[in-house]
Order: sequence, then C-alpha cells, then structure tokens
Amino acid sequence: MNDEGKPVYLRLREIISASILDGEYQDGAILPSVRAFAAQQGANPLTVAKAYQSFQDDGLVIVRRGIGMFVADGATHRLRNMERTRFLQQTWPAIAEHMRRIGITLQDLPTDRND
Amino acid sequence: MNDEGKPVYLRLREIISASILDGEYQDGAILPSVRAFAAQQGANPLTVAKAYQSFQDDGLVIVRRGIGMFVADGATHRLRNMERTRFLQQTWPAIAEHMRRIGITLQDLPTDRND
DNA sequence: CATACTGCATGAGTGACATAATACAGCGAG
DNA sequence: CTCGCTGTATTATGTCACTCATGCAGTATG
Repeated sequence: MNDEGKPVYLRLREIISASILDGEYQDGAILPSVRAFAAQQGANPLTVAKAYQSFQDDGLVIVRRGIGMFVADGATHRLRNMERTRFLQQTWPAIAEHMRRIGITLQDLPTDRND
Repeated sequence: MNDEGKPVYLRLREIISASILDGEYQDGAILPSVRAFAAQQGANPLTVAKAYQSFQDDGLVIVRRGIGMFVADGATHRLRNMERTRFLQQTWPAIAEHMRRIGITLQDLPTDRND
C-alpha cells in the first residue's frame, strides 16, 4: 500500500492494476507498449516487462506478439475478485490486529459516506 | 502489516512494538538482551540491535551500556500515539483507496463487536 | 583484577533489483 | 518484401539493503 521502498516492478504492477480496476483499460483494451510505458514512467523497458509478466502469469493480459498486450476477457472482474480475496484474507486481519493494539476502532476512521 | 518479504529487522521491530503496546514490557522494564532475543528469534544479534536502534532513535528505549535496554518513561503512551498518527495519516488513506477500487466498504468487514 | 554479561563499531559477503546494449521473433502497412 | 512497430531472450554491470562474524567497550559481581 505504501510505495516506499518497494521494488519498481511491483510499483508498476500496482499502477497497472489500479488503472484496470478504475476502468481506464477495460476488457479487450490494449495496454501501453513496454517501451512507451517505460518512457512514461521513467523506467527501464525490461522492468516494465517484468511487471507485465506477472499479469500474463495470472492470465489477466493476452499477449499478441508484434501487436501488443491486451486486457483479457473478464480480467477486470477476475482481478477485482483476486484483490478482494487477498484483502479480506490477508491484508485486513493484520490491519484489524494492528488497530486493536493502538486502540483505533472503525468508528474512528474517516467515513467517506460508504452507504 | 504483512510480514511477507519484509526485512528481518523490521519484523523484529514490530514484534517488540507489539509487545510494548500489549503491556508485556511496561515503562521502565528491561528488554531482552540483544543476544538473548536473537537466540529466541533465531536471528543475528546485530540484526536485533538494528531493530532496537530504531527505538533508540525515537527515544523510546534508554540504553545503559553494559546493563541493557529499558523502556523509556512514557514510551508506551508515546509509541501508541505515534502509531496512531502514522496509521491515520499514512496507512489508512492508502487502505481506503484500495478498498474503494476493489469495491469493499466498511460494512463488508468482519466486525468484532466494535460497538 | 577476572569473569561474564551488556551494547556497539567495523568490515565483508550475499542476493535482489535495476539498468544497459544487443539481438531476435511476430505482425501489419506500404 | 521491407520497414516499423510490437514483445522477448541474453548477457553484463552497477548498486544497494540486508545479514552476519569478529572484536572492542562499558558495567556489575566476586
């Protein structure tokens, strides 16, 4: 969550993930080319490729060699489900435990009208 | 929050922090020696020292060379305040943003009777 | 002083990460 | 086919955080 100290390729992965979840790249959309995204982010093309790689491994993006990388069909939905599961099973329990220790309850949190 | 991949000295730091917040080591209490804690955690004494170091920098533990490290006066209270501020200003905003993206609201979270 | 415990300073080893320079492979347009 | 785009494999290099082994310094106890 805090991008401090995290390796670049993971930071890039989260940027892409957020873009997909926000609907910037919908199912079937073409993603920025490795070189283009590298230039835009001031990173090395190989580092970007490493970030894209993780999405391929999960089957979330389809590679059409010579053309580009595309968001797989149903990837947005699947990505959101994956992130949800990970959050509820791993992230949140640790957060809740930490909150208990420092004496913060859900009521203490800024609620942005979640209804 | 997730101890996966984090450096050992940060993991150790959180263990100590949790112990203090849980009241296991109260103000004025002596902490386990570097070597003892290292043996207990299966880590290197210097790695433990590095973890302790961060507490010294914040003035939360007092070092009496040749004797040991002690929880500073008012450290428990101060540590809790520090963690609270850090959580509310840094941790939580990122969490909330992530929750918004994956479509999880406070109502979806397991509530351990927070009323 | 001798011993046994403390913390700490110095330096080295290791591995992950990021970068670079090249070259290769697939596809489409001219 | 040729040109220009795409992703990818290879190799090499540099950097930095983490970890650790060794030895030194301070303190209590006898």
